[in-house]
Amino acid sequence: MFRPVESSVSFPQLEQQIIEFWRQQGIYEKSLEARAAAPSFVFYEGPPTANGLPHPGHCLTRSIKDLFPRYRTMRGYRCDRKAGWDTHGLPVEVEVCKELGIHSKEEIESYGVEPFIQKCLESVFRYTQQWEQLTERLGFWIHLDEAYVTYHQSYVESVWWALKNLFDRGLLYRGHKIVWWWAQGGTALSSGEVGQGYREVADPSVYVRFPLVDPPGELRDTDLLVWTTTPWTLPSNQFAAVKPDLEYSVVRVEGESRKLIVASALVETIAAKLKKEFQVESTLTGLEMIGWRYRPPFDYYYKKQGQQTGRLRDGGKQHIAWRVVAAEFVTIDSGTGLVHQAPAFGEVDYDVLLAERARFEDAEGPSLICSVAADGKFTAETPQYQGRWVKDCDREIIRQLKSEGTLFHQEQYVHDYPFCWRAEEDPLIQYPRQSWFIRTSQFKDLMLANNARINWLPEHIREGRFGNFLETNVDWALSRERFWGTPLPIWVCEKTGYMEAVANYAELLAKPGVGGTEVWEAAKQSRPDLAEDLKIHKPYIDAVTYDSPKAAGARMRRVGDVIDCWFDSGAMPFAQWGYPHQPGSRERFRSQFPADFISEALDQTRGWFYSLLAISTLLFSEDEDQKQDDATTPAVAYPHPYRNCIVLGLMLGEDGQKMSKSKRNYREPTEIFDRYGADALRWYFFSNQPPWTSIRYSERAIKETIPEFLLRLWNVYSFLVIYANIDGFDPAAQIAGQVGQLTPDVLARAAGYRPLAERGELDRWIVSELNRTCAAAVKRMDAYDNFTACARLTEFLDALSNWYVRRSRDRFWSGQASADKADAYWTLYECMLTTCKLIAPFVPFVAEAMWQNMAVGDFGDRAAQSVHLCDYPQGEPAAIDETLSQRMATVREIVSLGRAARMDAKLKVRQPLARVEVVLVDPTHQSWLEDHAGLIREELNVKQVDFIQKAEQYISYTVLPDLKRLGPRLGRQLPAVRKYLASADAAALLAQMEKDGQIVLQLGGDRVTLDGEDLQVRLQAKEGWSAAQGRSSVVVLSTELTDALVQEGLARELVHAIQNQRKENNYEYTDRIAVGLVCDAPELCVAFEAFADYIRAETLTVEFGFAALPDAQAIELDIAGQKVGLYVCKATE
RNA sequence: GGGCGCAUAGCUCAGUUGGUUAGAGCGCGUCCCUGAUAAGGACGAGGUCUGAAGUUCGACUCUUCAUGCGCCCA
Repeated sequence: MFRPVESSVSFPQLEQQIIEFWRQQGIYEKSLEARAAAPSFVFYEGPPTANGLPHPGHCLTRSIKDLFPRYRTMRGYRCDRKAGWDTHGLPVEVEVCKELGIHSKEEIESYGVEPFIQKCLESVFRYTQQWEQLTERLGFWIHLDEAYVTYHQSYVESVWWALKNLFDRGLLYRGHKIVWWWAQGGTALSSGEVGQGYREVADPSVYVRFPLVDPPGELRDTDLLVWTTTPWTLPSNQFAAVKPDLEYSVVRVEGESRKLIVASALVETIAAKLKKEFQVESTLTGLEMIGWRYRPPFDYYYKKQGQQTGRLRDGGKQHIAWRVVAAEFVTIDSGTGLVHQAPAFGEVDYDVLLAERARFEDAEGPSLICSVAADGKFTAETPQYQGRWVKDCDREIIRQLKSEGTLFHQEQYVHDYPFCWRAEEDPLIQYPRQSWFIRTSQFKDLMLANNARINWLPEHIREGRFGNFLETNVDWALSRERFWGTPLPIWVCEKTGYMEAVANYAELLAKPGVGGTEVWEAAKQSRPDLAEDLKIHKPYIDAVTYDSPKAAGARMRRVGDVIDCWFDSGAMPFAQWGYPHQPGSRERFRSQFPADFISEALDQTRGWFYSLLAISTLLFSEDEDQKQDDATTPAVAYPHPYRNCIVLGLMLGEDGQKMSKSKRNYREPTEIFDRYGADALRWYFFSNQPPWTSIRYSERAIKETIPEFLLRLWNVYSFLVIYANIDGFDPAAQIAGQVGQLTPDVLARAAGYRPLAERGELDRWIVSELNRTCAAAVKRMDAYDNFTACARLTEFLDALSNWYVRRSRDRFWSGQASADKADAYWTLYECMLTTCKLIAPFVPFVAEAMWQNMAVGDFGDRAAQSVHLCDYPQGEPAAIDETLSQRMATVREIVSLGRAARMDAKLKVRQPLARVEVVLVDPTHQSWLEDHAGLIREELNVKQVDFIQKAEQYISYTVLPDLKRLGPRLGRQLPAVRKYLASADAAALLAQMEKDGQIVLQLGGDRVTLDGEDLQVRLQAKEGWSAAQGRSSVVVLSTELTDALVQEGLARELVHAIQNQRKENNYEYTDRIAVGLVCDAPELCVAFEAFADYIRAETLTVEFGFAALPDAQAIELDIAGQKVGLYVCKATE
């Protein structure tokens, strides 16, 4: 016996019970144990940060991350799923600062680095509980209690190991990085923060003369005209940039003695600004100007270095600075076409400096000029402005330019400029900071080669967004001047500058003369609850110093920086195991590398997807030049560290806008779970669109999932259970011993179970559909295509519910036990058991609930304890009957066409009709269809079905060319053939084809021979018949009605009315009733009289008469336009 | 400003190497069923496939440009 199924199911409630069951029985663990010896399917969890609440986008990611491991587990792989948490980084610090009400680094330092990072640690796990609840509620099976955590000492040491490897190979170096700098706060801002702070402001806009030095004769007394909106950067000028292929003009300005050079395209614009006449004397290209020297507006540096030259790599010498250089970024959108370059205060300017420096021999080229200190104030190198905030000096600088005659023009310029989002009055400046870099650009080709082997879904990521990003790879700016992160493990000799990297804490402690650990020990003593892991964090680690091997008495001190937290997460393939320092980590790493599958959203392309690939390529590359292949850095064939990557689309809110808490344009996941359940959400994610399309989160669509799929499935399940219990269909009583996964061969052991071949066609058909669906699901899911797999599952459910069950109803209702009835039960039972397994990875809760009742509920512990411990059904080729599938599809189409014809003729299905005629395009299945006419008769309520072919009275033929065949063969002739066939007598052509097997067309000068395969015949219903045409057939309705048919139709109308009344009166199904009719129309009376037996039988009427019943209310009916009074009450006996 | 992607029914979305009639669900309309029943089902209306040009015998599909939207980077 099965447990009765509640008529109105609450999926959320059901899911809670299943979660409890999984937890208590350790089903996830059992699913892993069952695959202990199986080949592994490697999954990497991209670690989320738990310092914010999870939102619907995380649900999508976690659903996809659950789906494929579940699926692969059922397919026979062992898929360990280790959770992870990303814990470091600026976002964490920002959260803590908010909480403390402080902003700047200075404030953090005065608050105390020690309590600050302790706060960070607390903050990191603020929402862990919510994340863990969501993970479990969503049915995401992953080992949360074994999660890797990026701040843990073991994890940090793995990162250190990797960094030491890079350092020792010369791939870690120190350089400058131009950052958006909040000078007052002493902090660099991330691009996201900068983006938040743009405001429209008016800045001074100055046009400055750079007089040429030693120009060619005709350009004596000529100045470059340069434009800038940051006058304070002019003292740090190093170059003037032009675009080589741009045309420039030498112009003479009315009333001035010196000439100017500006971009030709801007001459008029600038002239208009000054309301002066400009006269063009000559033109030249940017290319010609390259190398020309000029005198900068301030001589703080020029005075010392102006004449300095350096040796070039190509030979020869050149002045190191104050020259015209080429730059592609120069535009004529604004300014003069000549761009002032202050490399210290502009990222592109800095690139120009690097490019220039690269042309010189080492240490011969230009160094960075920076007249501003980190606090945003001028240094002693610009004594005139020393100690003053740069922006405050703009006015004075302009005045000085004016007095020296180098200011050409000045105005206000309104543009967007970034301000600090935390201190709105503080404008940001671009500023150079010393930074550590990884030489990733040296590995560009290897990264591209690695990338080329990765299976990206969607595919365009490989060549597109990700490929392009790799193509333009620049060295990874690794270090951060922050507090809460993995400390950069490099110690520097305070005297000589000698540096070395340290791979772990033990190695550090073994250094000669090590000291400073007492800082941590003291902290630990005063707060014994401090996590041990903190000891390798700032500030404790900074206190640890040791003797320099290079200078007696000097100490090695750690550089102050921490690293980019993307390096942390990108190191997870090995760091999650504490590789290589933890015992056993080498084996774990080797067995779990590379990953078969990872998935995150599109925004991770340059984040995690990149950091994983870059670190892995740098460490584990097998290219000859880079090969290391030692004990800890094995050379591994591409791709690594991931083979398949689903790049999820971004999720938008209900209104198509970015999801935002304040806009409230989405429903919280927890509410979705409570209202509709996790399966509804999951099915919505999996079945609604391919995962990489950007998806608009829609509560309505999630809700609709329930009736569309879950409830429909539930109804079939409930149908089976109801009738199985009524009829005493009890599989457990018929099968002895262990039954395990209840596969078909186990079911076959049942006494009442007949082999498929002996069962009826409908049974064979649905089993064929079931196995086809299994095969398709496996094929699609192996290709990571959950969307199409879901479509196939939905299709099967439709066939099962709307055709198999509907067509089999009376088999389940029939009173006596029979072999056919048993077939119906076994068939539906098998379908439902297999469906449970098919849907288990997608909607694990519903699948489990049904399995628990249909399998475990009946068999107890003789059956597999959970559907998730079963193998995924692959589909049995022997059970698939393609012909039968096609035939049944044709029947379903004919029925559908018949209904369309009925609607068209306004003949409702209640009205029986004499016959339909079905004209088939293709007679292949005709005799089979004839044998199944009964099915069509019932569905269409007709007395007879005829299949015919020659039916010119109802239809006309159209002969069409098979374009796919003929297109490549005929090419240009095709339109003529089409035209000919369209106008030809199709019947005659077909007759000829039948006779000769081919048709020869004379088209102009060409002869074209067509055989039967080249033509397709289409049928068209002729006007005047109630007919409907489909692809395979035309269905013609005989609309002629005999008296008997009309009477039967009327009787069915009455039955319909009586049944409605039964329901209205809340009678039990078995209640017998009395019916009285008051009816004036003789034709109705005759009809009811004639079909009285039918009416009695259908409605369980025991007393039937033509008179009002005293105990019943009169119901007025309208049947065929006539009034009928209907009285219904329970029968007296 | 650069890169990538998207644009199909009122709404949310499919559309498999270019092929004759572009599909689904919801909503809407008409109807059916009433022993899965506070369910279920059928049928129908609704589309210049964003616009323009090109390639091709043939374009929703390929190319280019334009427009709008999104993301990433500047």
